[in-house]
Amino acid sequence: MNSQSEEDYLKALYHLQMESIRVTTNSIADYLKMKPSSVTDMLKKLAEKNYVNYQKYKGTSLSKKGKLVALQIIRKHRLWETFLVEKLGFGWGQVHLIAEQLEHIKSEELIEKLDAFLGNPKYDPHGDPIPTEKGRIEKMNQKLLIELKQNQKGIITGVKRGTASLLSYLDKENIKLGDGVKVLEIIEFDGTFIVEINKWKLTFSEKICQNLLLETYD
Amino acid sequence: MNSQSEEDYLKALYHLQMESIRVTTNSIADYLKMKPSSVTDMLKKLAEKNYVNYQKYKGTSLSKKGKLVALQIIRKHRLWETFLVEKLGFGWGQVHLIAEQLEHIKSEELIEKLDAFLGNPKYDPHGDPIPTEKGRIEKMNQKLLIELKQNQKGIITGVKRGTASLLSYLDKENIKLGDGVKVLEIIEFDGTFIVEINKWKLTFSEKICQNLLLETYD
DNA sequence: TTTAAAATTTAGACTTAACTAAAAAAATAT
DNA sequence: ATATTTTTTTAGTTAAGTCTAAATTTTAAA
Repeated sequence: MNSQSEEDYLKALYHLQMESIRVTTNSIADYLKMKPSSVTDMLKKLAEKNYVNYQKYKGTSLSKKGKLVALQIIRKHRLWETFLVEKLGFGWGQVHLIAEQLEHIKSEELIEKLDAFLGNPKYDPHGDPIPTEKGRIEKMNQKLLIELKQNQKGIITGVKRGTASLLSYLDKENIKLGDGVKVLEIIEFDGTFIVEINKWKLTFSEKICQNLLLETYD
Repeated sequence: MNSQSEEDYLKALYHLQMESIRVTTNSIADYLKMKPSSVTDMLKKLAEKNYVNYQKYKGTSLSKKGKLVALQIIRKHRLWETFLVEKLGFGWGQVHLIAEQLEHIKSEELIEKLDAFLGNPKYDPHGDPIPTEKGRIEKMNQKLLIELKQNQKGIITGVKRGTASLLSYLDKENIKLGDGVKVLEIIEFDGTFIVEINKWKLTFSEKICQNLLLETYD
């Protein structure tokens, strides 16, 4: 059985992994509002339990086992949020803090019965997909960068077929798969995108934007 | 804000107080499956916070403030049990462990909305009364000892009007208001009750039994 | 009423999960 | 390429809540 704290870390890891493949100690600390030293301690513990792949100074990623646990907690969180909004009449903005507590209640049967009671919903009140008990979750949208609007974000997942040269360009610019992208500005005149990647401001031509694949997550 | 552990102790105190006014350290330890030394520590802490009246070696009782908190937790417990049985279709025997977790969720609004959703029930699935948010709870049955059957229990709350001499008899026998009584045997022939009070076996005549008031609690 | 037994408390230790401060490693800038 | 800054880890501390073992107080028995 995992502690509440362990569960919070696994969930945080999952969410941070949506945004970039290598999750840093500091980003976890930020996310959970804790000190990096505390995070290091817990990562060691989670690595010990085979929930994460952790190497000193090299960042962390969820193992298969850890990802399953994270998804089960997210499942619980989203089912409870659905309950709070649909059945109890909460506004969707009020439910997060309560669901954050409810997600740690331990009982498989409870969550399956709750799921049935709610009519096996596929999405929570915020429109996020609810994972299955096996940890299957609907894939987020695959989009081309050109489809994004200002301020939207995504994660680079690849390039269109036949554009391997784009890959090497990205490599030269030190951009890796898994990096997060945010659209800062779109120049009307020529379709150029100004984006932020790893805190860098970059300019992408329309042609690049037509070939760069992203996973969007909101 | 109270910790889960503090809440567990207050609830235990409340339940034990149903059975006898002075609650001993060991009985709490038994009830919560902890060691008496741990209980002593927590009682000091709860006394510090004015939730209990505690004096070394002399036993403990809930303060007004502590009783209110206990009743609010019991309210939550019983509302969640009602939800689990009525809405999710659990059997009434399965719900206790889950409700034990749910009762610690912190949100006043949640519990009031849950109450409304359930139609403001007065009793939980076991037939126990659900306290109000202000901590009002339906009084348990007031009965005469003579109404009890073998093995039933109660707490002495007083004597019928005009029988002050019974009170002094009880005093002589070292029986106090608040003491628990269990009916061990009823002699058919003359209506004599053999009861246990404070681990003593006592014999009460029919006349005594007709005048001794008890609070029953099951 | 003294002694033995039971109940309770104290003292000290352990675990979990946080923290601070300092050291070490990695990344960045000159 | 070296120095500086940032990130991460280590070492040691703290608080809550538990435990064991020993000491103390109360209760019961002889």
